Amino acid sequence: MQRSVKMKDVARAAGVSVMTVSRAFKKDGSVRPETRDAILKVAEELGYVFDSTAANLRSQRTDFIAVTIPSINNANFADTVAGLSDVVSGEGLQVLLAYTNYDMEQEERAIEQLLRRRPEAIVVTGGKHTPRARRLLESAGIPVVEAWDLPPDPVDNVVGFSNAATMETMVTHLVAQGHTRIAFIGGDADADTRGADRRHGFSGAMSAHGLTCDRLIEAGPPPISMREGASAMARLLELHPDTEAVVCVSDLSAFGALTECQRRGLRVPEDMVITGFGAYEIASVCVPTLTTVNPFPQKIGEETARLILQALQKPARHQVRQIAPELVVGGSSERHVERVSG
Amino acid sequence: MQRSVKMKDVARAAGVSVMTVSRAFKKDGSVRPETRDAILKVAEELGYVFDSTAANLRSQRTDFIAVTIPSINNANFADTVAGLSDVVSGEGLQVLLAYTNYDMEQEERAIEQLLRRRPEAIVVTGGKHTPRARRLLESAGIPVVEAWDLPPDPVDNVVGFSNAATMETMVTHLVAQGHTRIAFIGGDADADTRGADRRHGFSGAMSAHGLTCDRLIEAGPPPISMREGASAMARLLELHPDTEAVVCVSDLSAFGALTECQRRGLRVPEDMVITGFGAYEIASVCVPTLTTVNPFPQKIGEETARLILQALQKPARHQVRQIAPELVVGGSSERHVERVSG
DNA sequence: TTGAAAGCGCTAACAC
DNA sequence: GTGTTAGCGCTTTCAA
Repeated sequence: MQRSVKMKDVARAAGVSVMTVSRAFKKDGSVRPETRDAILKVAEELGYVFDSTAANLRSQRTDFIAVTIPSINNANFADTVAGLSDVVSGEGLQVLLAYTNYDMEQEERAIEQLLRRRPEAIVVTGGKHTPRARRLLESAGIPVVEAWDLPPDPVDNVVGFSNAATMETMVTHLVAQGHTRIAFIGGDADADTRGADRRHGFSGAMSAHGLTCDRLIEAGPPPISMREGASAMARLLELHPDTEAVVCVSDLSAFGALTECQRRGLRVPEDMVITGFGAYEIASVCVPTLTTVNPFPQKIGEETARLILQALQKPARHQVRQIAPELVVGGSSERHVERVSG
Repeated sequence: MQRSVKMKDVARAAGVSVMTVSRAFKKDGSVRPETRDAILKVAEELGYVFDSTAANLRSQRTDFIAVTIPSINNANFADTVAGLSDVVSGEGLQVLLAYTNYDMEQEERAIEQLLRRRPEAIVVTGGKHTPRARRLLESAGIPVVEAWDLPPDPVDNVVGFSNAATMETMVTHLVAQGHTRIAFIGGDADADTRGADRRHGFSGAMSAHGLTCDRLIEAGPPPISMREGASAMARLLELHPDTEAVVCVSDLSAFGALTECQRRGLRVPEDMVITGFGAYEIASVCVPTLTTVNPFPQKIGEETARLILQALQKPARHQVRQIAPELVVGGSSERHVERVSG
């Protein structure tokens, strides 16, 4: 337990100045290769571990990219973080992650915590924030990206898509199949703003098709789990037994709804059509496969990363990059879809 | 975009010294309440954001807890991180996360990166590391926790359980049901050391019961997805059509295997018994529900957090805290299990 | 309860 | 390619 070996100690042991040691630890430091090798060897022997905290302060660089996501336990957001992380780590940048539990107050606190660490850029999920959070982002003096949404009045940059529009696509798909009695299962209120946008998109699309939109099942505070999807389906069948199709706010609730149908002996899609959102792995594996929307979460992360790397290179503001989601038609809404074999 | 407002600026505007501003930003700083309020108000007006990087260097505290997990996209590890994060955040500590892609070399790099940030403690998943990673951990001079496993020769503290033992429990359960032709689906090689431990535990238990253990399906490099579970099931049915039961390395592969049975019209559990691991949500929702093992991932995280908080209070080493996993019997291995309604 | 001086461990800037 | 000097923005320490 050789604590607190410092650059000075390495320098002394290697017979060079601290500055040369410092350079030896940079990729592009102009040091003679043999000198560098000798220094790194000595450092390793002494058990020296470079101290970023000092470097951070002096160089005014932390190489952190701050990110807030609603939940760490969601494959979609995890994919976005993975995509982002993989791209920025190539440039020596590290993701500093915080989660908000779908709560704007918690988001505000997370943003402040993160900004105190002096990240090079900050990524937030969605476009709705408390006034103070928005102020913090606006005056952060670093690139800001709002992801997973298309806010009407962005703080700075945006990488996302219209959640509402995806539901219009979905309703149109169902109407084309001849369905009219279509329900929606989602979370209540607007804690999950993307979920709320999808609900609004659904309502709007129903109206546009001249259909009544009175089969909205609120399954509780977001995120809606598989289990909540199942009980929402049970409630729907009780309240509106003649429902033909149900649009779920995510694949997880859609899968839950599907299992509830299985338990009741309802055939999907013959007796009930079900759709989800997110293109989670389960959607392409369950029987029948789920009709869903792929928002390309990893691509969102990668594109966010590229935007940030560019913005750090030469400052640019208010860029908007749309990632076009894709309707994935599965067996849960179509009788003649090929079955995906494992 | 009011960049670089410093404590000095706040001090001047508030008519106090920097030190008083510093104290106002600490919880326990001895400052007159009115003075503090005035300072915080001025700070907010100036758009001042506290600079941790300077505080970190001077106080030699970062309030980071470093954590490495194999994958960010795994609900079990996500639960552990959430449990850990929730407990430590109450003490003003923040999780600094890195992932290793089930790769020891990548783990070594992640550990070095993390240690450079001077965390207060470090948590790694599992007990197998490269020699250099082990040396880094041993000489880090901070509490180290190996989680999710019971390494034979721990670096320092341990919070985990025996993966092998859970498989013995599972095999015993299946043998009690009268099954003898039992297969195993898992990843190949030992990249996922916990998965490998489960495979070894399975083999050992089969031998102990006097059963032959020649139905091992290797589904590729870990982690094994639902889809890979499905194709592994297909392969199993081809190679060993008379198999009665299959133990899968995780619920995800188990669910994939279940869907493959469904596609082939095989009834579960009548024609094929399936078990998983992890107690992922899907295990308790799918039809039939999956027999699985709950390792209580969140509890592992919470217990790890408590151990760390204690160790930071008063140094202690080589503590081992076992979290007892629990067999969860579902409909996939028992005909008379109550069906869980959504 | 408040302030002044010193310095955490590195690197920017400049000299050679 | 290498060394010297100064200092990043806070907090420790000591004094009042």
